[in-house]
Amino acid sequence: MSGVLHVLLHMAAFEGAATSERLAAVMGTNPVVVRRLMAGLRDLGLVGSVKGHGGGWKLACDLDRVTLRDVYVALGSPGILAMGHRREEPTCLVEQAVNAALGTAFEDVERLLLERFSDVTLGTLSADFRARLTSSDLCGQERQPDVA
Amino acid sequence: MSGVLHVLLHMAAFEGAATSERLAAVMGTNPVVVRRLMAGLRDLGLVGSVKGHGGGWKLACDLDRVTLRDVYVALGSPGILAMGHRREEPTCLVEQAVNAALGTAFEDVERLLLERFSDVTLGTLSADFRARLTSSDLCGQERQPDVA
DNA sequence: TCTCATGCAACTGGTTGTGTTGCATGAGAT
DNA sequence: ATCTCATGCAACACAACCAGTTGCATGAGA
Repeated sequence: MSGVLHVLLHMAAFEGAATSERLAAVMGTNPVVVRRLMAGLRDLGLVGSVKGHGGGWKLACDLDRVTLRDVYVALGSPGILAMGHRREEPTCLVEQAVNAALGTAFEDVERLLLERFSDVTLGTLSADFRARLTSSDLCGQERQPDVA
Repeated sequence: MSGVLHVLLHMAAFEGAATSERLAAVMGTNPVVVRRLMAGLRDLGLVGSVKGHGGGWKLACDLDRVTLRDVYVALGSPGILAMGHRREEPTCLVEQAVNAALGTAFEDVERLLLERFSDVTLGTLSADFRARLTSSDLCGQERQPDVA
């Protein structure tokens, strides 16, 4: 999730298409790893890919219309919580009691997180990034090489 | 977490000390795995162990005074969420923006979960289990062998 | 002293995520 | 046409992690 947002925002900062190699350099990882990630995002309609000379990855969505929730759901609504039930439908009555108690708490938590995610768009994050960029400039710090 | 609660409630249902072997049978796992788990709980004061003949594990806490939150904190407040920050203190401004947005959401979620956990004691769960047990009896279903 | 049970260390096996290499494919530039 | 660049895809290497397993030492009671 964090990685996905990172890539998307970097792409937003780029002009034109970004190659896997370039994104890999930004993310501090390998071009193939980037392709694996981006292939999933492409299937979800968030980005598009162009092969050949001058090709690469481009955003295929409106930053202001995509919320973090959309991204999360697009990712297949992966389990939010690090903990889960030991068994999903246990015959053990103890387990059932535990699952019932934890289950309601987990649902509440999931609902809250989705709610928070719905409030933030990629555009919001991008704006926040740009704000940090100018603020960084004002402080006289050198600009990050990966956002040029 | 789920496993810990499971063990503790089963111990509450037992009379006297429970051996690792017995608990392992209940949990469908290995005695050594149980010991590894229980050793942690013992260091936290939740259970006690007695070696030798007739020994085993016994609860060392009052079920009604221990909340799920206590258990969770005793477990070292492990990360609740399956997702985290790509990097904790990134120099990359994009990453900072992402972390800021996700961070506040994560904090809210963590706060809510702890709140929910504070509302439930082990005694609550144990009572729920007993209710399910009698309800199960009324339905004429056979009693679980692992809670006898 | 015999038995039972924890305590502990070491090894195994499966899973997962990451990185890496190699090659095929498609699209533009020359 | 062909050369170059970039994605697409498969396969393998690698470390981390967890669960399971084995073996033996230790302590406590019968």
